[in-house]
Amino acid sequence: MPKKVVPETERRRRRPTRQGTVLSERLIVRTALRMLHEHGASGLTARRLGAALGADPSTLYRYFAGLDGLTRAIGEELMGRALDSWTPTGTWRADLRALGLAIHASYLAHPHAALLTASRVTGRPREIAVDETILGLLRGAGFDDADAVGVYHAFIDLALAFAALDAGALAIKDEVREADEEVWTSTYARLPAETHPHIAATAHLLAERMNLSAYPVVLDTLLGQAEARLTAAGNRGIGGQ
Amino acid sequence: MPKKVVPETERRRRRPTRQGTVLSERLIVRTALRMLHEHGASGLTARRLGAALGADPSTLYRYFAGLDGLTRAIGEELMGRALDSWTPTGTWRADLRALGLAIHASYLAHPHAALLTASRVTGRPREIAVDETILGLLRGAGFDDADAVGVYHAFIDLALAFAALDAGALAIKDEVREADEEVWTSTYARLPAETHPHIAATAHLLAERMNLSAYPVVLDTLLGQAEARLTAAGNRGIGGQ
DNA sequence: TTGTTAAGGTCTACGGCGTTGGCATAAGGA
DNA sequence: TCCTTATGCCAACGCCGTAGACCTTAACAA
Repeated sequence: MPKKVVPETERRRRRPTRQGTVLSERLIVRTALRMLHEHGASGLTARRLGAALGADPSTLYRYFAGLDGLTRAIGEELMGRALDSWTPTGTWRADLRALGLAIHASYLAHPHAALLTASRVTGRPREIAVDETILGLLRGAGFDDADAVGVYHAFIDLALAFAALDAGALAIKDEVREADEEVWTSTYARLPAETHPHIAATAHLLAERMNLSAYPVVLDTLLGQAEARLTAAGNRGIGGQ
Repeated sequence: MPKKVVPETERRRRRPTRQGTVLSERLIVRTALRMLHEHGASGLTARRLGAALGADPSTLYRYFAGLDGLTRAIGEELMGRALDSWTPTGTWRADLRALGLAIHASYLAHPHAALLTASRVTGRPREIAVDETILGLLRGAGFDDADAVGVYHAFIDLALAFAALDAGALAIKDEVREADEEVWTSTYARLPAETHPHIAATAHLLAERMNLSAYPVVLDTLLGQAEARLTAAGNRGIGGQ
């Protein structure tokens, strides 16, 4: 095994591979993302990634401590892209909404990558930047620390949870070619009304709706409750107790 | 390859394996669950499962069309257990809350299994039974079909999304031995206040809270909004438009 | 300009994986 | 009792992740 993984910042010698490519953490992560996107989760292997980069598979271990390390880097990249695509306006609720949707969208742009990474806490810089941003918005809006942390927790977990869930649906759609999606119009629509009256009665509505994400609705619900809590606290503060 | 997978219901000959075990879909699924629980996701392989059952790995393909089929059966089992552990009381909101928590808990009891299955729609009987139950509760409560389907969608996806997310945290905890959890008390707590003032100010609260699930809070938020919508619709109906 | 050093490539190999096709055998109906 | 065939086992294929030894050349000092 390569003796040690050298952090990207301390890398000095950039020897090109036999086939001429000059490697970097960034290039590897982006290539991996492309492979995930084009060929699905099973399309990303050390050997294939090596081939796509024009490098020997074992070279990857100079950059990451195993494929798990690569996975974390991919998650970091997705979170970073979400933050980059977001611009604050100064209204906390709108900003949080936009940021939530940005995270959700960033992950859904790479469903297979999202599935691999959505439940990991990496503690890497850009992920921390997102957390700091969210807490800043909440504390800036007037939430006290305990409430801010409460809303933050629900907010970030909700975004990641739905990212993972919806990514799962998308990823499967890619692979099983919409066979799963059809379950709603085939299996469910054909259930007899005697045994499943409620599904039978609502089958047409189900088929329409189940292929959309419930995330925006639930997110709005959460933010609405947070806002109500904030104004209630404000009134209590003004009115005394 | 074994020519065909015989459905459990049509299975007639129960030939014991060389080592004496009599196989069944149920036994295989439960053994797989146990292995997942005890040895993690990477501990479940066809070979090992075969060994645990006292059977040749290839025998599994007589029962499931590949490991993916086994995965779906596992998901079905988790959903079924949730439904079994739940008893309705007649109050729709309390019942939905209990059912949501039951699903969440059932999945979290087997985090590795949950991760494998939470984003799959199997269309198998017990999963359908859960859907029918939820829709029945909502329509029984007085929601019109469109609203019922809307709440149903948010409800089931929320349960599965948080099951997947929280299971991910638990599963990782098992493997990385709480290294990830420590991130909150080490990495985050040590961030300097100049660069990350908000994290620094709330670090102690974060460490406390991030290791609990946000699911109950978000679930209550969702159900509260649904109830408000229901009473609003009721008033409109009584008052005329 | 040249020599030294070690970062960062390559090569080879190991054990384990999912899955398959062929084959053996005994369960259960006739 | 015999026959059929469901259901088990065996052997093998082509992948996989990744460890360790080895080679080559970029970067730097003299």
